Amino acid sequence: MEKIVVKNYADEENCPVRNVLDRFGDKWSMLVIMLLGDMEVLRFNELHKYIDSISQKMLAVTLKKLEADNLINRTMFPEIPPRVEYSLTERGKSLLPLLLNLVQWANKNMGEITQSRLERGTK
Amino acid sequence: MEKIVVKNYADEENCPVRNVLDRFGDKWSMLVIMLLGDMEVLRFNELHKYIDSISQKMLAVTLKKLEADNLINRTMFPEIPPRVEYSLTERGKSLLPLLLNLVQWANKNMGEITQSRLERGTK
DNA sequence: TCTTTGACTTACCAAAAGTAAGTAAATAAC
DNA sequence: GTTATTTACTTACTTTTGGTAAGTCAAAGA
Repeated sequence: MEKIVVKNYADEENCPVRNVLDRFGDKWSMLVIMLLGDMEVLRFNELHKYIDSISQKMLAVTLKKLEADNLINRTMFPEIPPRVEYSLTERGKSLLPLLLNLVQWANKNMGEITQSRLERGTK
Repeated sequence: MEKIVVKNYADEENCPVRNVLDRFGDKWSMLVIMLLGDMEVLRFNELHKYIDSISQKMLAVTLKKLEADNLINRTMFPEIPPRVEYSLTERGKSLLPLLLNLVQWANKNMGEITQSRLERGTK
């Protein structure tokens, strides 16, 4: 395994890590991407049901950001009441395998991490 | 590539994704882990210099959380003024390759994403 | 005696996120 | 013909989270 050095942490403008984490490194973005990866197409309220603890407001801004980054498609049907469908773009799909690695890591390690938290403190 | 379905998004307690994202899915944790992956050992103020836009307060709480999850080691030397060194644990190191995949993805895609943001709006 | 040093805390303030109610427009129910 | 319903959001207001700047502790050096 080669060593990859990421030099410019301090440079907020140009560090790709910072730039990307500023978008995904929030409470909801990755979850939405993974959910759309599973379900392929979901409407606003369906997303809201799956991630019940997100507020409508935050779901709306999360979807807007992901759309602005062209990670998800937003398809609006001219009906009343309105219908809007969300799905991953190719770019969004290209992120999926990396996120699924994180899911596997989480599944494998969550037990021990929970253990550590209990032993070492600080909820 | 096999399809991995993550069923329990709605179940905040038991979904490993939610549990893990609740910890890393913040502005700073992943950055700290990657930085320690690069530099191996860093003191508090060194971390602060690399990630200059983090506040001391947030750096402190981020480090505490990561330590509670046993992702980083905190070694305190009984000197005055105090010296404290941080490094990745084995568990922390096991996360590194996954995060480095994200870095590579970020490097590959940041240009086009920035482009999308300009075209489609919403800074 | 006063300053410096490093790893933090603390008090106070600003920004982000949650809550709950509201909006729009057409169809369905009464 | 008035009212309720449906969906994808906004908006106003409150709470929580994070940022800022100053403070703490203890010893060594000027």
